[in-house]
Amino acid sequence: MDKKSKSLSKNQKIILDFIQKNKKPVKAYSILSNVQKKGINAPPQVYRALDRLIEIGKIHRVESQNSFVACKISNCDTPHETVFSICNSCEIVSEINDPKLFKHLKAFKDNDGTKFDGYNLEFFGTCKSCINKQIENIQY
Amino acid sequence: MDKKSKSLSKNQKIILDFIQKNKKPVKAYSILSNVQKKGINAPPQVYRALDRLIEIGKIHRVESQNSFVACKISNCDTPHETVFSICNSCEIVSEINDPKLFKHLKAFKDNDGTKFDGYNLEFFGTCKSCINKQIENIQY
DNA sequence: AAAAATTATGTTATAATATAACATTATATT
DNA sequence: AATATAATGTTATATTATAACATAATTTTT
Repeated sequence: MDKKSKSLSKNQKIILDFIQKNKKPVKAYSILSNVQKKGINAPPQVYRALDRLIEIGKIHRVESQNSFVACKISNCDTPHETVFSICNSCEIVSEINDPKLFKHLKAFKDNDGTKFDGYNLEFFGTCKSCINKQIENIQY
Repeated sequence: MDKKSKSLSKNQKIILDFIQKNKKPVKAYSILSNVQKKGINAPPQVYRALDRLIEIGKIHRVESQNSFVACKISNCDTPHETVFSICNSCEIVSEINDPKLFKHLKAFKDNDGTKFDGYNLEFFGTCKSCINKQIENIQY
């Protein structure tokens, strides 16, 4: 039985559940304050669960935001090969599922011929919704 | 005159100079302790200079490490389009200069047709030197 | 050159993010 | 049942980053 199919512990379930309920990525201390009523009291309990959930691919860390988001790719088996688009304005994050791009990145070798065992790619821009809001707010 | 050609301020010079002297990325508080003899006393002075140096493309932030590294691409005019390879073992970072990959990433559009104005890509693996060390250390 | 605007500096305090270390309990494996 | 592994609970502390304010230097405009 591999790590993915092992059942989650109590704290891991509570924290995964909270992350999955949120459309936007959540911060560790926001998780903490939201699960305190479930008996999780201190940062290490949160960070441990986060580490484990990342390891098994249930969530990802959004590096540029220090935040955590549920994996949107069903049966994801590549937790360390991630691509996100991030809106500079509302900070919403979408996981990008583009097999062609994945293939291209997976095949990448550097000058030395070093092959990599993972990557994280974050695209930055302004999402449609925020562009529309900007247009609405132009004053004539 | 654009931002790039503006001359740097005193603190910006001191901090850029220190970052450029280091092969590996450096952390903000390591910068601070190393430039205190030059009269830089407090974190905000470091972070302000870092922000500015990033903005003008002289340095980049390595997101997965909370560290800062000098830009290795001469006359870089795309400070928000960065690709790095990072050794999981020694944490050395190399900036990747691969026009074909850049072109591919620059051209990327998501499902909604959103075009992005920047990206950061970090590849993870084990560098040649660390692989060699591992081989040397195998005990028979 | 004087006035105004912008950019950078210096400083103190504090916020936000993350881990070390240790004792204990629960769960899986042999 | 014994052992090993993984998870928990807890306190304290380390690390990373920013807010807020006063001042000084530099650039731009008049």
